[in-house]
This record gives sequence, structure tokens and C-alpha cells, in this order.
Amino acid sequence: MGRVPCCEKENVKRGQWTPEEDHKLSSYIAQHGTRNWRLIPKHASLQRCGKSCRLRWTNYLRPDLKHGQFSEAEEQTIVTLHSVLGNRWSVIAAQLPGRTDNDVKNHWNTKLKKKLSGMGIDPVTHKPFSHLISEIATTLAPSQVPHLAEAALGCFKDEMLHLLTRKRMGLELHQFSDGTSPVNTASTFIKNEEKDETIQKIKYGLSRAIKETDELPLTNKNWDTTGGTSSNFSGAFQPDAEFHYGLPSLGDDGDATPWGQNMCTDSARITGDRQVIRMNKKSNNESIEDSEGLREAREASEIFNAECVLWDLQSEDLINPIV
DNA sequence: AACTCGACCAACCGCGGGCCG
DNA sequence: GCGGCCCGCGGTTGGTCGAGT
Repeated sequence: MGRVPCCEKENVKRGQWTPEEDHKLSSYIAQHGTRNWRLIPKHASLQRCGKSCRLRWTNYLRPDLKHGQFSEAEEQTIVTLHSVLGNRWSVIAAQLPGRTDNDVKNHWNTKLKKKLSGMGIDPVTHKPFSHLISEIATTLAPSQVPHLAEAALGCFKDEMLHLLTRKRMGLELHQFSDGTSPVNTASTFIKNEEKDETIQKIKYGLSRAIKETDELPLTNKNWDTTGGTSSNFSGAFQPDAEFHYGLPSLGDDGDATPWGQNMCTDSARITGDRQVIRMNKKSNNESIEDSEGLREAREASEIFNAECVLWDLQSEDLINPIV
């Protein structure tokens, strides 16, 4: 049995709200409150369904809403809470006065996810991508290991490019040690003609790293999963000096957090938001899950990651209690 | 100048839970 | 206990704008 529609679709206007409609709704709510959304459009002479009125009010017209840019503090709060709560946007928004769940969700999907990816952090688990690779690698059968490099290239391209360009970025970032954000992104430092070479280096380095790791005794294959937020993947990832890059210690000790720094890489910036999501889904489904055993690895990884978050969350920091 | 493409965000959709008769 | 209604939530879509070509 289908759900009963919230209103008759025929006589209901949809799409963008006009200033007149906004005014009608605001005036009505100012006088009568928001007791029954189904009746509000009728009483306010609006050809909208109650649901649309409720959304318009809660997401846009409410007088206590903030409409400007998210501050760095707000962004950090979102990321911190998301690492604990996941996509519970309403709970996260409750900690940010003047922000709606829709605001938070949109900001996350359009900005913060890419920001984290550009910093080499998986926005789902809030762990460095390299952590995930290392965990997957430790669970693979030797015959499966050769496929990891290719799969990882698809899934963690941003991370790899970030690692490979970090030296140059580091030089540039030092110029902004006063806390201001650098304008240029990592990609700025990669000339187009260098990219092919870079990818070849990634392939080579990753393959060698995996190969060497596979030859290690089992007890040495765990590349630090002790809960630190910096990754020791670089420890295994050093087939030669040129490939010895460490991840920054992102926010775990309260400093050196490159939060205000736009570290998105090319692939994160030039791809449309919806396409990013679809690409990620595709690569997850086709590259990782196609390889049996990798799925188990991912599940194990999720269990592991559930216990670790990037930023410690103190309950006294919260505005509203989280249930 | 025209076109394309990505970023952004408002709005929609459908589901689930709570309340009430 | 059941069904209908309302509301809140999270995922998704579509329109608009601006930058790049």
C-alpha cells in the first residue's frame, strides 16, 4: 500500500518561492505560529503543500537563521560531530546556532567532504586513506595483493597525489604560518606534463610497497593501527627515499591542523559533486567489492575505525545534549 | 559571444516514528 | 492494538551562477 500523499499535487505550486509567498508565510506564522503545517498554506492563501511551507520556514525564513558562510569553528564542529554521529544532520545542526540540518548537509557534501579527501582523510571513516590501504593489505591473500595497487589508485587517487606533492606544498604552506589560507591548491604545483609521471610513480611505489609488505613476516605487517591519527603507512611506503612521505598529524594534538588550508587536489576540484559521489560508489562497488576478501577487510576496517575519531569530543563542548 | 562544466544550494521525495482517536 | 495523520529526517534532484574554454 502506497503512502497517502501529503496534499493534492494538482493545485499545489512547486519550485522556487517568490518574495510574495515568503511574506505571506512569514506574516501568517508571526501571527498564528506553526501549529498545523497542513492547514497553514490554506489559511495563508498559499498554493503550496504544508510540507513545502514547513521546509521554507525551517530552512530559510526563520528569523534566527544565519545565512552567511560557515566559520572555521563551525566547520570543525561539523567534522568532529560527523566523525562521531555520522550523517545525523539534525543532531549536528543542533550544535550550531542558526544553522539548519539542510545547511549542514549541503556544506558537508559540497565543501567538507572534498576538503577532507584533499587532506588525505576518508570522509566516511575520518581516518587517513593510507590507514585503510594498510589495513586492507594486511588482510589480503598473497594472490590478491597485486590487485590492491590498482584498486587503491582508483579509490585513493587524491590521497596519493597529495602525498606525492606534499613536499612542494609544505614549502608553500610555511609561507602561511600566520594561519591565513593559501590560495593555491596542491594541484597548482603539479604541471600537467608531470601528472602522467606522477601516476607512474604512484603505481610503481604502491606496487613495490605492497610487494615488500607481503614478504614481511606476519607480525610486521601491521603498520601501526594503534589509534594514532597520523599514519605510519609511509613506513612501509618507502621503496626509495623519493617515496618517503608522511601524513601530517591532523589535529590530534590541537596544532598543525591544516584546516584552513585548501588542500583539495585536482581530481577533487575538477569533478562535479554528483559525479564524485557516483564515482566513489562505483569504485567502491567495482574495485573493492569485486575482490572477495577486500569486503571483509573493509568491514574489519570499519569496526576498527569506529573506535577512533580524529578530534576528541568533550561533552561540555556541546550546546545541546546528544542522545 | 556562446557554450560547457562544475559548484552551490534550495527544494523535493519518501520513509519512519510519534501521537492520538 | 490499529490505522490515520503529522512531522522530522536524510537522500536526492534540479535550477542558477560563475569560471573556463
